[in-house]
Amino acid sequence: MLTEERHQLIRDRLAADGKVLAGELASRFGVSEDTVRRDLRELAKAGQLRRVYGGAVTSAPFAAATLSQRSRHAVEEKTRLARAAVGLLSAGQSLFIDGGTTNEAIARALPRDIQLTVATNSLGVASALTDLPLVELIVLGGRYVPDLGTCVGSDTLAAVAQLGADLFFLGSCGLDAARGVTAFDSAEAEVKRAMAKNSAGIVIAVTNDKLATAAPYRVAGADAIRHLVVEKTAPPVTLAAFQSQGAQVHFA
Amino acid sequence: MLTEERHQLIRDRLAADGKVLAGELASRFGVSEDTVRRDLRELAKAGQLRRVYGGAVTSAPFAAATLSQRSRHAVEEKTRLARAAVGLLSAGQSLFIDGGTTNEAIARALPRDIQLTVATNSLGVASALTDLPLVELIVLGGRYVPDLGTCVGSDTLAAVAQLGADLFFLGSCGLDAARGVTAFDSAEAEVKRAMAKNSAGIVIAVTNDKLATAAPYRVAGADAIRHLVVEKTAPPVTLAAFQSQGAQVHFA
DNA sequence: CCGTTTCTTGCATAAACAGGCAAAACATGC
DNA sequence: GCATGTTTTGCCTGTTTATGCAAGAAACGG
Repeated sequence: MLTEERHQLIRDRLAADGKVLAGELASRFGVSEDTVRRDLRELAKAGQLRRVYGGAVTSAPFAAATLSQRSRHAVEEKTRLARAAVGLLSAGQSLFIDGGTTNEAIARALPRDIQLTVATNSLGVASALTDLPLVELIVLGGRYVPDLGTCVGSDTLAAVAQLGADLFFLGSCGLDAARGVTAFDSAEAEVKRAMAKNSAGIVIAVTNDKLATAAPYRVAGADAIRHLVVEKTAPPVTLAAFQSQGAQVHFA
Repeated sequence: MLTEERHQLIRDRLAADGKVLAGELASRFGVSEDTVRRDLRELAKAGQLRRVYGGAVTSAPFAAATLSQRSRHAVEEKTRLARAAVGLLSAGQSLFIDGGTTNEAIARALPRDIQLTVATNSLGVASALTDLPLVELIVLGGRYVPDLGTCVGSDTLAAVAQLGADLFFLGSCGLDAARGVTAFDSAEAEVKRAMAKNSAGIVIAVTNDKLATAAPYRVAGADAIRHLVVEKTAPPVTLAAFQSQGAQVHFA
């Protein structure tokens, strides 16, 4: 049994069950618990899972936290990212903006005098845009998921399908040069895919803690990213991997 | 059973029920009550719940700051109306709620422990409902009209057409026994008509200043009103006209 | 007021953990 | 083939963590 083989099986099992037990994996793989622990440590270091006493759980840095707690996290960083992301816009453009606290920060950072057409499935983004006089706002309805703060489901997909946008501000849950953009939720990923399909370019603004992490559901490949907005302290190695796939990197 | 797993289950249960009991959790998890108490203590320290004697409850619901500046007008009256209107509900019902400050007040007045399915095209109503754990929220998307705070247009109509409700909380612009319910905007009236068509009963809560007034666009006849919630000071003559057409009148 | 329940604290135990070490497997260069 | 270096793995050692139990404190309900 190869080390890499075990790693893959651990990832699979984690995606399926949401958790793994060190002892159980050891007997299943026929190796010592020490080896399994080493595996788990490495995968945790790569951000592919979260290590807990007795095993590991899915690497949802914030999946456990509620929306209100998430928005408190790294407020200044997200505001800086938001200002940089807004700089990518020009008047008259049409945008998709999906959920996530970073995207809400972007919505709040928009200047009052810019003319845009924005379609969003995030109530937070929508609320932030209601005050802007020159923004034509299209709300993408559907089943509302409190944990995400967004609408998902077939209604949302149908609404997205009728629209097109110049840019898609993708609220990324996980971002990895090899695995691309990934999401924690199947329905959420579906909506993101639909938005990506109907937009000319994808913009992703992320804090460092989301770089080089991945979630179960794939949204798009890294080569689909046109603009990547990151913190100044983002590891250059990681960024280079995205740049080589065509992404323009912007520092906040 | 991992510690983290228990924590997640506690969070889930808290989101669903709003409270948890230490003893119940202990037997459910198959651990001692001490362990559960330790779990609760940790989660409380992380701000994810509020510890109370015997168990825990959801942490202080954060204030929903929304776009209700104009709703300063007659706040007390609308809150009273809202409380009376909420009394008409029973668990398990499905509702349409459209826009207007009175309907937002009704949404805010809903108790945390009621199970409902609510479809709304008002961002204010939707925001107020996002915190309620037992409410399944369906957002009716479409073109957002800042002046109304609601979504209208063909997308909205299409979404409404796919749904049905027991009650429709109609935010009325004008209400007159002879001319029925009327609205100021054509697109708005269209959505209201669609909601009225797909619901079993219409509920209207109005302040006195809207009684016996009318706007250009007709939504429904006065005979379509099942429940009319009004202030105690509403003129009896006007109310009698509605009652004679089948409306039940409720005083706030 | 008192009895009951619930809570905290301290302690003991067993499990899980990280780090060091050496043997085995593997690759590399001569 | 042989020597050398690297990687992987299991085992050992001391440390940390989770848990249950017991005893005292605090909160609740009459």
